[in-house]
Amino acid sequence: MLDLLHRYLSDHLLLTQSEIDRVSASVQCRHLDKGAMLLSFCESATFVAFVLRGCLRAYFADDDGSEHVLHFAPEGWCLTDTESFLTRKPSSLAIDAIEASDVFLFERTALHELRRDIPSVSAFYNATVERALRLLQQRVTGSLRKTAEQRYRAFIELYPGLDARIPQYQIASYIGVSPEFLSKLRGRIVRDKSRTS
Amino acid sequence: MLDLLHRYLSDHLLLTQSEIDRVSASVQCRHLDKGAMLLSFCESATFVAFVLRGCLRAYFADDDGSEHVLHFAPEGWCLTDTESFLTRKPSSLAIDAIEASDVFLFERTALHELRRDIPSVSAFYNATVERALRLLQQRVTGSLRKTAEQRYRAFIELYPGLDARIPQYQIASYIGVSPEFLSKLRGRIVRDKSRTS
DNA sequence: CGCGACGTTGATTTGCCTCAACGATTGTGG
DNA sequence: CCACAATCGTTGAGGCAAATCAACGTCGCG
Repeated sequence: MLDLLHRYLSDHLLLTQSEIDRVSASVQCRHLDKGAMLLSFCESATFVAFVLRGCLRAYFADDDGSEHVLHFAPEGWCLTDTESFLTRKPSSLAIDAIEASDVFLFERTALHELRRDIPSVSAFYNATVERALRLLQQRVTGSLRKTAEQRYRAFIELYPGLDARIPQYQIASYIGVSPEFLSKLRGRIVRDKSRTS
Repeated sequence: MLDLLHRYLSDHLLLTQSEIDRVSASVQCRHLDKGAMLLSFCESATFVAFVLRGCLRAYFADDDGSEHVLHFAPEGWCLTDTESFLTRKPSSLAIDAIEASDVFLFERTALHELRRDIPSVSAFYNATVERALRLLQQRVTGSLRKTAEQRYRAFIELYPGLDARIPQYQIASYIGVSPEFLSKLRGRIVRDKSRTS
């Protein structure tokens, strides 16, 4: 599994061999079965997870027990409860594996040292934080101005191919509609497409 | 106006006198008339604004021209287009003054040096970034699980007293309902309260 | 096979929007 | 000082988007 990390690091982060070794040494590899929990509510998120294979989801629970998906993280994405990770407070999110997944965990202290010592890790970290911010802002603006159909299309664009991999009710939860309504929406989209073609 | 900054800095940031002087020297004071623009669409946000008096708003425009409020910033709050500030890309948000306001502008380079040299400025900056993240996340979770009434109550709690200061349609835009509906909502809330008391 | 998880479909209800009309308040020029 | 417009909030009628509830179809799997 480590060779996958090596390949990823040299392809995407332009690291030297010694830097790759350094990163490899301070990372935890972890396999998650489908449905396995990575972070439970009220734990402290001491790590950032990098997804090599599979797909994670971060979600929160309602007062009445229903769950809402905040983020998906398929291969190549990073995921954590940002607030808990930054402030060390107990997490308001939970993270689990939608598919069987392989992930790398960067613990806070190890990541801190890597960022201090390796500029391209620092740049990667900053880019990741910025992306998290941008995504959150886009979700807010999307929910303020977009219809359910537009939000569904935005989801498709953000996570290409993911709609075919994960249960539809997870997507419904992500875009903020009921599973039944998403089903009707998709029916309408397909029907419209076949009519115009 | 600078003495207000001095008072604020010594009260909230626990700076020494020399540090206060250092901060004061690298800040821009600016008065904004009611309705004045601080940042227009597609500019680059080169600063973080700190609000001493009055109230700013950050908003974005829809395809059809309608505006949606993303943030308010009354006294004591910081505001910028975070993404544009971090990435130097053109802003997707605009910022203007809802009330006549006094603000301090921290330019990117000056702020960077202050953070590097003064630990408590750095801590303040980090706390501000974390708050921005937390607020965005709360807006997403709020829009996924809350009714319009719950979002209105959350607004009241987040910005105490602000509802009496700014036009009601701005609040409606912030919580994502039409002005008419917010009016009916408030009517209902008052009626319910008087019935139970 | 039968069971559970998931998706679909239809009937009904509800939350919120749109449109339109009407006060209340404020500011402004004659 | 008053007439007037402009701005903002309120109220009601009607409509649409999406939720809820219930029933049923389908698939994978023990």
